[in-house]
This record gives sequence, structure tokens and C-alpha cells, in this order.
Amino acid sequence: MTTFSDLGLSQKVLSAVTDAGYTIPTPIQAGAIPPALQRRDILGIAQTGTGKTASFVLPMLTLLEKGRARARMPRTLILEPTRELAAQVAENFEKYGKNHKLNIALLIGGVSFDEQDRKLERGADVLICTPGRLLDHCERGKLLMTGVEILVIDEADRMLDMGFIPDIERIAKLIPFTRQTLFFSATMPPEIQKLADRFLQNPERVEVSVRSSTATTVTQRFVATHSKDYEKRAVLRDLIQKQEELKNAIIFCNRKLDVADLFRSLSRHGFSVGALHGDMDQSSRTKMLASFKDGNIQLLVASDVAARGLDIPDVSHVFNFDVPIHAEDYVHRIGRTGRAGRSGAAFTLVSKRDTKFADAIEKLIDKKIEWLNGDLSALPAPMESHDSGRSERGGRDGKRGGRRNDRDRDHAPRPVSSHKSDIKSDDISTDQEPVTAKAESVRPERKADTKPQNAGRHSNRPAPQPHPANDDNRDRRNRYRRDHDDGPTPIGFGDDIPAFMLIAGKA
DNA sequence: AAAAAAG
Repeated sequence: MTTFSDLGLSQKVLSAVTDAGYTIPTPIQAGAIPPALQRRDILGIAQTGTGKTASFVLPMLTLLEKGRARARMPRTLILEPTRELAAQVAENFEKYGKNHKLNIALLIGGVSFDEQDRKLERGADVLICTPGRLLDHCERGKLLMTGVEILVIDEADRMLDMGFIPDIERIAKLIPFTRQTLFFSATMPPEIQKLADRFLQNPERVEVSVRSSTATTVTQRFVATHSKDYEKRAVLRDLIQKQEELKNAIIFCNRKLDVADLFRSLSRHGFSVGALHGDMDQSSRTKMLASFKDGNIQLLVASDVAARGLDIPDVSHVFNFDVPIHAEDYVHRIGRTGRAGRSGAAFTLVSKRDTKFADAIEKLIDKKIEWLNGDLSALPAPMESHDSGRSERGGRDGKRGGRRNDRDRDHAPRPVSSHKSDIKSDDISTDQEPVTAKAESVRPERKADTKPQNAGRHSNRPAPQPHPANDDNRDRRNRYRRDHDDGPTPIGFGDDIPAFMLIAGKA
């Protein structure tokens, strides 16, 4: 059997790999490292979770042992589609490069230029970048690309999705033709193949299929739901509380606004939850990801920024609050669980309007996904719509009578003092076992416990969205939440809730 | 029906 010591890596690299506890390379590592060390171009077709990052980091470290960096002239350049991914690659360089004295510069957007400038001035061996910030540095004349010996283009298919290809082409033009290029992509659509043909010279093609492993270790289920957000939230909470072995989970939404809404809802319900999407400021993103990795936060509500590439080990569950519009995203999302041979579970909430996308997913993965509790035709009657709930209650007296009825109906609202009243196991599942005990493993008992995570509410929370256009909707949303989510009545109004909050948006 | 990335 092949071990790392058979691949031709330097002693410094090998000892770091051993210290990290690895002896056997993954298929992509075994296939890509030897030709990379011989300065061959690589076309690597592999998803995340296959050990792809180490397959370029380790040979690069070995090759970098010859020579030294000069100011403003990086020797190697790695392009990543997202900031988190770039940061992760940087961590890999720290880990496996601990026996080297290499200067590594992480050039990503959303943070200040100062420290990045200093590192470039000092001379960087390795540049790890998102395309926009790299071009920014180039335009400011801080960077000479003529010394780059190795170019890595990671997640090329995702770069394509995100419209980065023109940027990538501009960057590639700045780098000498004699460079070595390592090119990675999870899929090979024609555009990517064309790109690879242009960028690579006589590449070694290394392909790793990961499909069989996800298919066997991840339990996938569709969960029928009505399409209203408050109903989906109730279904989701119920689903989460019924999981017996939920260590941690990522919950995907299609839109950033929905990430923020669902995050608020879950945290108001006392879940240990964080949020991650691209409109949050960079320090919140970093902190959030770190506390999820550390286990300080159990649930992470995220946009597709977290769908690909992020190295979060041991995610036991993935929940798709929204069915992804592009079936490929489904594969990437559920690829967050069941990694490295572990078992995982992936649940996707599907409403009538999503059937087209759900069908597309089954077609892509060439597999029927079972429904958890019957398909859409077996769905119980929808909850009362919020308008009828409100008119029943009438006027401004929103706290009594009608409100309790609401709770019974949609098992969502509850007084802050009682935790258990809203946990019901009807409707959604055939499992009639009481869920309270399990729920407590998921939900902190005391409100105080949730504070540290959601605390610094300014730092951990999704950044406020300052679009003036949203002001219009804010009142409507507040009222909506109060009526249908669970939320206590808006704080500070007492019984004097302004009348407009109760009538706004009726049209 | 979206998200991501440069400000």
C-alpha cells in the first residue's frame, strides 16, 4: 500500500504530515503529488472532502524549499473562490509548513490592506487569494507576478458559477508562461474543459469519484412541507428535535435574508445557533465559522457560501431549509456531512413549488430520495394563514385568547418562560415518543446559556442590512414574526402597539 | 427563485 513516504515529498513535509497523524494518502493525493513534484501540470477532478487541498499544498511546500522570496515577488499563487476557503488553505500551509520558514500572505477582501501590504513588502513565498483583492493589489502596484513559479486554480467550476473566469484570465496573463499550473475542479463542464485546455500544458489528469462514498454514508430524505416560512420553520424545529444523534448541523437557505430570518427564529427558540452568509462583515464570518468548528455553536444557518469547500469536520446533519435551485448545489451541500467515511444525514424540506427542483436533484444523483413521512400528497392541512389569525384576535389586544389558539394551531408561539409548550410531535412524524429530553440536548435549558453564542449580538449576528428599501417591510415583518413565528410581542410597546403595526401590509 | 466577490 502506498504511504506518504512513497510519494517523493521532502523530509520536512513528511514529518509535518506524520505529526498531523496521517500515513496513507487519499487517492487524489497519491495521484497528484508525484507528478506535481516533477513539475508537471495537474488537472485534478475532485470534490472537497477528498483530501484535495493537501494534494497541492504538500508538493508546493517541497518545491518551495529551493530558493527564497523577494519583496513584492511571490513565488506561488493560489486562487480560491471564497474568503473562507482561502483562509482554510492558509491554515493548511501553516500546519504542514511548520518546519519551513515560509512567508504566507492571505489576500482576501473584507479586511484592511495594511497587513497584507506589509507581508508583500517582506516577500511572500505563497500568496493565497480571492480574485478581486489580488487584482486590487496588482492595480495598486504592490505586486509583481513575474516571479510566480506555481499557479493553483482551485474549485474552477465554482469560479465559473461566480463569474470569476474573466478575473482568472486577467491574472493568468500576468504570470509567466513557464509556470507550473495545478488546476482543480469538482466537475468538468465544457467551459471548464476549454479553460483547462488553455491554461494547462500536457497535464496529468487525476480523477477521483466521490459519489459512491456519499451515496453509502449519507442518509438522504425529503420532508414534505407547506411553503410558508413559518410552517417550514416549525417543520424544521420539529425535525431537529427528533434527531437522536445530532452533533451539529448546517442549515442551508437559498437567500441571505432568509438566513438572517431563520437564524433569529432559531435563536429565539433557544437553539444554539449561528449564521453565515456573504453580507456579514468578515470578522463575524470568521468568528462564526470558528465557533461552529469549536462546537460552541451547534447549528449553523448558512447560504451557499458554506456549501462548498469549507472544511468543517464531523458535521452530523445537513438540513436544506430551501431546495437548492441548481441540483449541483444539492450535491455540494450534502457533501458537508458523511465525510471521511463517517455517517451523516441530509434532510431537504420540499413544498409543492419545489417539486421541479427536487426532481432535478433525483435526476442528477440518479437516485430516488425517500420521503420521511409521506410525500406532498400526504401533507396535513396547512396552518391558519396569518391574516385569519390576526382578525380572530382583533385589534391591539394581541396577547390573550387568540394567541393561545395560535399556539395550539401551529405549535409555534410560546411564552418565553415555558420551553416545552411548543414542542409537539404530531403532524410531522409518526414517532410519538416524547421529545423533550432529546430536545434538551439540542436546546439549552436556560436562556442564559444561549447568551454567549448569540451574545455580542452585534458581532455574531448577520450584519444589519441597511437597504432603505427594506424599511418598508420591516414593520410588516415584525408583526409577521410576532404572529407566526413565536416571538414575544415586540419589546417596548407594552399594550400600546401602534395601530399601524397591526394593519400595515394588509393590502 | 440566488450566492459569491472589490470597494
